[in-house]
Amino acid sequence: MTEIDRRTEKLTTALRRAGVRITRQRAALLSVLAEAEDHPEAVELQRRAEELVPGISLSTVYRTLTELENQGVILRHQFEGTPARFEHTEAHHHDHMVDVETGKVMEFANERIERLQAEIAEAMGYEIVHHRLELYVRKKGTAAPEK
Amino acid sequence: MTEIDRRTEKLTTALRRAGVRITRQRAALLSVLAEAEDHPEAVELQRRAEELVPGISLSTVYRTLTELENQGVILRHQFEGTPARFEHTEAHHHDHMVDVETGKVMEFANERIERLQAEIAEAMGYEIVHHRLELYVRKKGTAAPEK
DNA sequence: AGCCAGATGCGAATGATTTGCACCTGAGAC
DNA sequence: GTCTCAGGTGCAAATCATTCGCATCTGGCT
Repeated sequence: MTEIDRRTEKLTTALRRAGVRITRQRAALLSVLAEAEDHPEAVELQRRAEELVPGISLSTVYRTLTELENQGVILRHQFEGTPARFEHTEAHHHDHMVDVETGKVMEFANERIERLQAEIAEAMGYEIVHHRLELYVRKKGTAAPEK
Repeated sequence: MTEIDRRTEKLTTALRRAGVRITRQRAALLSVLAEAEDHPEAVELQRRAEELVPGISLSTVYRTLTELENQGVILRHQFEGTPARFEHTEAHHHDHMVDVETGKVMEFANERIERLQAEIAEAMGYEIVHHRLELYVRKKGTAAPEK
């Protein structure tokens, strides 16, 4: 049993306890999400899940993703100009940097920025529910494409 | 002549020089945008522009907004779960805080966060093209609504 | 005043995501 | 194990924001 199997199994029981029925398609998506090292979008997740459950529908993928998001198992990211991308909530919190030329998504974390954000909200009488910090970047030295 | 008229007129000549034809509908949108103190979405801008140019179409609103965005006259913000919102590039740079209960959009600026972002990108060999920092917040003391 | 590239309004197309509905299937009860 | 049925699934149709094609207008230079 791999590390990923072990993690998904633990998740599975946790979800079942939370009243989420674990069907073949959900199990498939859970393992696909657990294995994913990138930030796939719904259609790509469907493609990958199809190897485990041929014929899994896109509606089911979306419904499941929404459910898993509500359960706090995954995160949905809406980057500019692309369909939503998903990633499992396994690792620690981080923000994203998107290469505007290639679309490549990178991760980073910065404790000082986090703290500053909290202070700003605090100062205005609010508390942060969640936040979104995305840097749209270009490799240094790459010239901007002309308009 | 009001301050807003003066600003829009200056913009108008600048745009014309940039090869952008100033039609009635564009002039209307420019003044509506100049007056706006909030972050209206396309349909709302159409509604407001309609008082100056009855019958202005939504396609034109969208086309103009895209053009003005390209010209750097306005900014397009895509907050979570709502259509895009627009604001003129008159004031200095700032980020946004969205009250998740009311949808209210507030602005803030923090020089330290800006600098940290630049450093992070720099450290990975990138330069920032633009960024997006949104805090989704709740008024302190307000209980989270139950699911 | 006249020209014409570019702008407009309309409706249809797009793309991502959601939903209605008739048919299935987990998983607790027996 | 098998029965049951609330809840899940696949499919097609609906939604929603936004874009596009096209025939018709119109700024702004001459």
